[in-house]
Amino acid sequence: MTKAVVEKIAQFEGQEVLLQGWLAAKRSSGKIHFLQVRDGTGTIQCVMVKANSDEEEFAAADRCPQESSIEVKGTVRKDARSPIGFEIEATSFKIVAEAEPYPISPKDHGTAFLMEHRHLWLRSRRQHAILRIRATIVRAIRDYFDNNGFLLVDAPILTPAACEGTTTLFELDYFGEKAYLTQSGQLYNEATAAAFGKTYCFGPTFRAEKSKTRRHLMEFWMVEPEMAYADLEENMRVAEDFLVYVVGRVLEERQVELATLERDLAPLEAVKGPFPRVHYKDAVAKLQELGSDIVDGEDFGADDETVLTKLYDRPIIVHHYPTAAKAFYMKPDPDEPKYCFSMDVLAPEGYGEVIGGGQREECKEVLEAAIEAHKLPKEAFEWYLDLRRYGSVPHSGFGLGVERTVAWICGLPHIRETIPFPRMLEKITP
RNA sequence: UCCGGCAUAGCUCAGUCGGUAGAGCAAGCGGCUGUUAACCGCUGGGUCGGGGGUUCGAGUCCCUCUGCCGGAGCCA
Repeated sequence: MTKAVVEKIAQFEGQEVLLQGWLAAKRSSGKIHFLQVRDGTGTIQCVMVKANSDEEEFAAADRCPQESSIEVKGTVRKDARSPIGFEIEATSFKIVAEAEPYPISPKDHGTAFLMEHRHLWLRSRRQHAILRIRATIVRAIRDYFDNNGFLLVDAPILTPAACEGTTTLFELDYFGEKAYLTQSGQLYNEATAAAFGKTYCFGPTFRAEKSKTRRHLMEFWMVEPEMAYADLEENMRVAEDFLVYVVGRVLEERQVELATLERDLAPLEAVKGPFPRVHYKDAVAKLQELGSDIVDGEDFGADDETVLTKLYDRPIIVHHYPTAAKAFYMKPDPDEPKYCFSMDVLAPEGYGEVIGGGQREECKEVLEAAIEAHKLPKEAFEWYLDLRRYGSVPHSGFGLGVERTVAWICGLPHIRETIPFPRMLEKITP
């Protein structure tokens, strides 16, 4: 018998099919059962009428617990009353494995409880919508770079030293030596960009920061493109073009899921170029005007970022952050070295930083001085300095945090639902 | 690391002034041939987070510990 999938149920109209899945919910009027069957691709109502059913199977369906795995055979019928337009007129019902009492009932649960049952929570409609959108975002990211001359060259996850030396790293034992989980593929990308021109890496990233907010994970996915012969201006242009493309793909392919999440589409439809470019100095002046106590030379506080983004209807690019507040490899602006060729893309609606990047310092002597000023061990960066010794060029790149992007596009209040199994401060299970 | 908040049935919560523990949902049983968070009736379900204290009496007041949630700093 033909196996049907809910996602493509229209193709099976009028056919007798086998549906393999799980019992998501049921209602009954005694002589007629309405079984909501989830097969992973969607949920469809299977209607089982007593008069047309095997007596034992009809009784089995009646007492079948939620989330039992089941196989239903029946005919696919068009029905206007169905939210998906189709239902299955069941002729046979079989329990594959009866479930124990299921902890996640159809309503009323707090996030703490749901997070403890994350492995089961993933079965819910809302989580399906979010993770499908995440999958589309990831595919759009890859398509963008693959189609625009970038080569995927992944950076290592186990690294010998701090890439930037400032933030906390997860340390581990590497056959008697200390090693760390990567917090950025950036430095390696500079090597691959010098080898291949335009490259990107895409993988998990780890930060052992004691951050306990709705915007932080200990383990998150980041895509980092790097371009040889590109300055800050080019970098901002690519970041903008890239983000417009990703949001556009989600709007094109995930209308159903966005509707499930009740996402207001207007702010997403407004994601069109050009994004406003705001010099750090102007941003500070504007914030001070609005009552912030920010001082020129400091990085933005969380409030500042929110206040600033709410002034615009689309993402904005803040550039020329203070050199002192940024990583050692950022190239200072020769006209005003207090500020550097760095840039962040801040998402609207209070979501804030989704992209951070900039133009890298290409001069060996300046870079050596920066490494020294940041009190970093020079030996560890000899290979990195080689990139300046052998054919150094102006180059730029950026990193986009996948989970923050998913949270923003989905309109979620918290980053924890954007990844199947979030790793959060002091919370690593399930 | 710092600052707030919360902890009562499987889940979400109520519990007045300190006076013998409640609801809805879920579960179990019964009813119902078109339900959409179905509905109607019945039943079972509690170490009120742990420990200590005040009191004739503590879910309620005090101390302490634990767990969780939110935020700050830091960052994507």
